[in-house]
This record gives sequence, C-alpha cells and structure tokens, in this order.
Amino acid sequence: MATIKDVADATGLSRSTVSRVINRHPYVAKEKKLLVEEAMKQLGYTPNSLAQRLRKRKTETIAVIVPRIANPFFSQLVESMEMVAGEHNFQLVVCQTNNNKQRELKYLNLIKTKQVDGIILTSIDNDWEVIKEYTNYGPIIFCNEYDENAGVPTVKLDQFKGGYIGTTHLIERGYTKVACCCGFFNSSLTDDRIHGYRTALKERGLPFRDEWCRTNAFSIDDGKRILRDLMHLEEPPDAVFTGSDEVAAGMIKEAKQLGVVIPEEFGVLGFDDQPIAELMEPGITTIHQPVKEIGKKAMEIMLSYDSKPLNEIVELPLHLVVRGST
Amino acid sequence: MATIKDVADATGLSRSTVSRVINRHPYVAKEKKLLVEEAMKQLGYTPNSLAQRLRKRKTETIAVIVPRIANPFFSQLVESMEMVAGEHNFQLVVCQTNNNKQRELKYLNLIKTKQVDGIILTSIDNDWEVIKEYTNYGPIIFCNEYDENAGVPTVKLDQFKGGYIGTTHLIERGYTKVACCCGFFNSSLTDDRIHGYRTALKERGLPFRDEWCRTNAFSIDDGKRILRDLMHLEEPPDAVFTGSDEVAAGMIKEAKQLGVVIPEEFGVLGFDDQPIAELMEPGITTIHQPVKEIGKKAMEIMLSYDSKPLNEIVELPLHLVVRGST
DNA sequence: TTGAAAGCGCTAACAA
DNA sequence: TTGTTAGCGCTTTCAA
Repeated sequence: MATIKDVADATGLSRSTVSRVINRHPYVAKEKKLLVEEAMKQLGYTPNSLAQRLRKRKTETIAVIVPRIANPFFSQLVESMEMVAGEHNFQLVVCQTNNNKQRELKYLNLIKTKQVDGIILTSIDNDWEVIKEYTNYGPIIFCNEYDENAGVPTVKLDQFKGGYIGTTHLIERGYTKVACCCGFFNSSLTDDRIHGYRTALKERGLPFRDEWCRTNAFSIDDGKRILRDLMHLEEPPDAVFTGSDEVAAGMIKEAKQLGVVIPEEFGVLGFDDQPIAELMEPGITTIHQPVKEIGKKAMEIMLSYDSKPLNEIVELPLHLVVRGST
Repeated sequence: MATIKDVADATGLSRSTVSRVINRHPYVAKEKKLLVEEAMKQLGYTPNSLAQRLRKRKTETIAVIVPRIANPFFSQLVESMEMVAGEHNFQLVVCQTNNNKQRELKYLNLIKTKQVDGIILTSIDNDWEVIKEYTNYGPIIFCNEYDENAGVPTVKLDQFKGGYIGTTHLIERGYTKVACCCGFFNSSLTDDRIHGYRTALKERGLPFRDEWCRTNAFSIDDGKRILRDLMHLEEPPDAVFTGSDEVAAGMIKEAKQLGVVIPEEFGVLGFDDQPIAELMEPGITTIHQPVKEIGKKAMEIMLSYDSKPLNEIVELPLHLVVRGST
C-alpha cells in the first residue's frame, strides 16, 4: 500500500505538503497541489485512516446501543441515525445488549478505549452511577430511554402523556377495566407511561389493580402469553394499554384464538405506530411516536456536540392514531 | 489519560513489559505481571485501541452493507451478525446504501482506508468488475445476495428452488394465472427466483406473461400499488408469488380494500417467513428462509478468514410454510 | 508557502 | 525474562 511518504517521494515534496493537500490546507501552491493530486491518483494512494485517527484523536465513529436491532422500533431508530451519520461521513457501530448489564458495560468501554467518539444509548440497563463514569471519556447521549437525573443530552417523548392519552382513549371508548402491559421494569420511560396510565384511571375514578399491570413485555410472543394470563384472571380486564405494537399484535392474535372479539369484548391499544399497526385485522389503535425524528435529532446533537455541548432535553410530540382495535 | 508510558514509569518497568502484560505474552515474571496489573488499575489505564490498531494493522471491525436496516429481513440478518461479532469482540459497522451505487462505493472504501477489516455485502448494486478492485484490500463476503462469477465466499439460499416450490404450490392449489413480484431487477437472487418461477410454470404448461412479472418491489406500499396495477390489467392474474412478506402483506391488505377475497379469488405467496406472515389475516403462505443462520454463518466465515480464506459457497435450505393466503 | 522534526500510543524484532 | 529501539502512517508545530 502506498503511504504518504511514497507520494512525497514521487513528487519530490515533503510529507507535510502532501498532508496539507489531503487536508485541504489553504496555503499550498496550486501547481504543487495538482502535482500531489496527480501522484496520489497514480499511486492509488488513500490515506490510512487509522493513522489519521491516532494522530487527530478522532475516530469519526459513533456507537449506538440498542437491546435488539431486530426489534422494529430500534431498527427504525438506527436507520435514521445511520443516515445522518453517513451524510457526515461518520460510521455507526451497532451494539446489542439484549438488556444485559455486562454487555452494556462492554460497549460503554468503546468510548474509554477510544474506539468511538460518542455513544447513543437507546436503552439503559445499568444504574446511572455506573454509566456516569464513562462520560469522562466522551459524549454519551440518551435517545428514547432517559434518566431525569443524569444531566446529559436527551431526545425523548412525553411518555407520561402517551400513557395518559392512550388510557383516556380506552376509557372514553367505554372500557372500564383497563390493564397495562409495558416494557422494561425499572426504566423511566416505563415508569412515566404507567404513571400516565394510573393518572388517567384515577381521573375517571377507575380502579388500578396490581394484577392488571404487567411489565417486561416486548415481543409478539410476550403479547400472546400475557393476554392468556390476563384472560385467566379471576377478574379479567376488558382492555389493555400496551407498550408496543408488537405486543398489541400478539394480544390481538391470541384473543382471536381464544374467541375474544376485538374491539367489542376487549380493547387493545398499541404504541409506536409501526407498519404492523395498520396491517393487523382489526388495525391497531396506537400512540404514534416520531421514531425517525428522534433518531435523527439524537445523531445531530451528537455530531455537533464538540461545538456546543449543551445538555439539552429535546421532547418530541406523540399523538393518538385511532384504528379498529378499540 | 494514562498511557503505557505512565504504567511503565509507575512500575519502573519498560513499556515492552507492560505491553506484554496487556497482550498476555507468556514470558513475564508473575510478580511483575501483578505489579503492572496493579498499576494499571491504580492509574485507570486502558490501552488506546487506535494505537493498537495502527500498530497491529487490524481494526477488529467488520462492515455490513444493507439496503435499509429497517427492512425486517436485513435487521434480522444484522442482529445475528452482531451477536457473532460481539462474542469475538469485533465491532459491526452498519452501512445503508438505499440501493445507491455511489453510496455502496463509499462504503466499500472503508476497507481501502483501513477503517474495517472486512465487508459483508447483503445486496449488490455495482457490477462485480467495480467491486472486485476492493478485494485487494481485504475480505469481501456475500451474504444473501450473490454473484456466481465473483469467486468470493458466499452464504446464500437456493433461490431458484424458492421460486420453484412457491410457484408449484400455487399451481397445485389450483391457481392458473400466476404472477410474480420480486425484488431488485438485475440481481442474481431475483433472476434465480424468477427462473424458478418460470420453470414451474413451464412444467405445468402455464403461460408466462411479461405484464405479470414485476420487480423492484420491497415495501408494504409497493405491494399495495402493484396489486392494484395487476388487478387493473385486461387479464388479471389469480395469484402472485412475491419476493417478501412485506410485499405480500401489502397485497393482502389492498386486496381486502378492493373486495378481492383471499385465498378464494386470489392467492398470495410471501417470502422470508417474517413474524408478520403469521399475524396477517389470513396468514401468509411463505418460503421460510433461515435468516439468522445465514447471517451467523457469514460472520463466522468472515472472522475465520485469515486462518482459512476458502472461497466456499454455503447454501442453506429453505422450505414452504403453508398458511391461509393460498 | 514549504520542510524538518517531533510525536500520537502502541508493538515487536532484536539484543542482552 | 526484560529492555532498547525502531517504527505503524499521519499531522502539526516551528522555523525558514
């Protein structure tokens, strides 16, 4: 492989001058610039970015940490992040934790070992006290999941509102025994959704029951399983507010299996407004999240972090989309 | 940040010895090893991997090129690749081409500039003659999409068989006017599927019609649009073999919209066996592809490439899954 | 506008 | 078993 020295030798100039041409430095005589460019082409020279990175102390690489990339919500998030990163010639490293603390730590280490310039966390497994240490090595940003006390740049949605308007909608539809089935136990996002759910119940004078409030549901299969559980309770609910369209879809599928008619006998509300929400029969009433936008925004904040490291909290809007499942 | 020199100074040893400890070199006195480890902990030292990479000429990073990560097929592929890479402490950089040749080239350049050790291509946009040049810089592997003439390691499925068994199934169900609606025009994968489709038609003495054979369909919306097109033909088909479950789902949705009854009046066959195939009403009869396995296998070949750079072609099995749409 | 020289942090051949 | 030394390929003062 040709190196900068080869180009220097070929042109009779110094490595400095060649470097200046590579980096579009202003003070290079036009003729020498052309000479260098010619030689680079001739030799098939490409700068070794490993060397550039070591010297500049910049990797032009961002890591995004997700539970699982195959989860449609996260793959959409990553899609929009990659598009922004790509435009700026940054690379995006995908890290899957499977919600494992150890794996999250392993990936947080990427910033300590200078393998990436920054990390975007879309889920949080370790306590903030643990994660905090890594902020000494470079920017860490939250996108989707969050921690109020962290004081790092955050792009999120008003999850309280999501829980509130979803539950309120179910109640207005006439359901009186509303269950909820959210994601991670022990996450601010889930806490806020459940808080919104409980607030809506309270406002309308409906009961909250522990056995109707489930967490750690993510997949279609989780939805199926939990619906069956709920139906077998002594007092089954007549509607459910879920934390994702996948869970809602699994519930609808299983309800049909059990002969429960949706929405007449049981109402199901999703979250995210994934393509599947429109395809299901009946369509899933859901809370639309601007997934693409939050991913885009988070990456933009990351890429402009050096010039303005504000610890801003961006909150994007979400809204209800009514379909047939309620 | 502490460097190896700091550790050397703190212990009174040389950088070499510290380096040996870092790299688990056999010949280091146990006591000195402990001494070094103690000092590393004390100083909060972590090796700078940029420097290690430059020196070792290894990035421990693999790039995977996909059209769009939000496409469920590709997100599953990437999920399994990342899992294997992660186990080996390799990073996975995700690159989205959107089927743009320029973007593909930009990402192929990662290997030229030594930013990654290898590239896995899951789709192909440029001609092999163009891509070939990049094999001089490191391993390039095909996974999913392929090019027979390339002579690079390839993990694929028997797409001819997929087209053949899918179409045969439709014919056996009694459909006689079978259309097809595949992915990229100008890809070996698509060519082979269509070839299988045509072979099945021919064997059963059914006609092939140009206007029944569509390509460049990927999304739910493509499915909807094309179904409408097909239905408005002078002689509409009575079934369709599609290249993905998303397209099939879009078609089923649109058919309902148009009042076309599935499977009685129109049969739809998907490809991939995504979760959505089971959720749709009716369920989508589809060709199951072992997505996880091909991703896993491709990454395994990549990671073992140095020790055994065989240009093997691995072909994994696919099979029909019958549901309600045919 | 250019070049010499130092050095980013690390590894590895060689010598001891 | 350890240390010395020479780089990996590049950028960036500093001086000219």
